[in-house]
Amino acid sequence: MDAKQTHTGKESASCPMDFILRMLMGPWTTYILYNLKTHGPQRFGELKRRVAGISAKMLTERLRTLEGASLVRRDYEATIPPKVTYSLTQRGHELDDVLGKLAEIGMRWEAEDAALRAARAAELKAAE
Amino acid sequence: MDAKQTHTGKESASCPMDFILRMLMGPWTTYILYNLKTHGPQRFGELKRRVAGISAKMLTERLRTLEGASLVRRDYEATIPPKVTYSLTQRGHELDDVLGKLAEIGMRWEAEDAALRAARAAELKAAE
DNA sequence: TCCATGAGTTACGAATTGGTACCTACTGGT
DNA sequence: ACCAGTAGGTACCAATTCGTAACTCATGGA
Repeated sequence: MDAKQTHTGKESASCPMDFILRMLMGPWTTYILYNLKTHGPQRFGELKRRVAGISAKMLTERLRTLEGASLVRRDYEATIPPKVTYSLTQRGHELDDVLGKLAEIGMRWEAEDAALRAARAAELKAAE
Repeated sequence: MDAKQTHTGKESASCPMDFILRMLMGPWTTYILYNLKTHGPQRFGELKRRVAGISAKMLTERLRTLEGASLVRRDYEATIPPKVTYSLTQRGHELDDVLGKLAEIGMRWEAEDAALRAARAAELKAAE
């Protein structure tokens, strides 16, 4: 057994959600999935414009990875110029619920934190 | 606006789940949360032994991050030798459902893939 | 006396990552 | 003739990341 394994290795036998998280965790992945979900199937350039700031290289790489994981489908039309349309597969859509829940929790926490900060500020003001 | 921003920047205004995913995505994070969830509150060394392969440095860093995000509580007893016990906070437990769902999906996909491979193999054999 | 334990911290170093800039091929517009 | 757009691919480069090894402090045991 290789004692020296970077975290890239697949020592994940014990945790099935790890695989999915490794997938979702890519830097831009959530933006891409979010956009494909909310704006429907899109072409490369469209997606690139919407996921503001991403480089073509990253977008390509992420899309390839997502495609490899069967979360995204790539439809290539060999017209001139070529049209490449990306869309969520059924598997991609299976994540909708979970991602929705994560978004919900994220927003709730944000709101809670904001409320807490507001309460703190009010307390400070009252103490003066 | 800084055109040059690494992905570490907080350009995440548009995506509330991004924050959580960034949190969960740390290399060992899921193992840690999973262990804290299934084995209950644990001390540093215990956790380190269970999350096989993690270095003390990483574990510390991950735990600090999780603590900062209020997902994990750190109870320090200044005995000699010191006892530090980690446990999930309420927020940490709020992720149980989502993580559970992710694990479920992950396992389902794994099973589906395995079934698909088996079917392919059977087909190949039948074709001979 | 020396070692191990508990819970780390620090320094160093190699590998990965992700951005930038430049390249393709083809066509339509000016 | 030249530029822009489409969908990338490639080379290079700087920064970040993560692992390893060594150190801490205090005590109890062989």
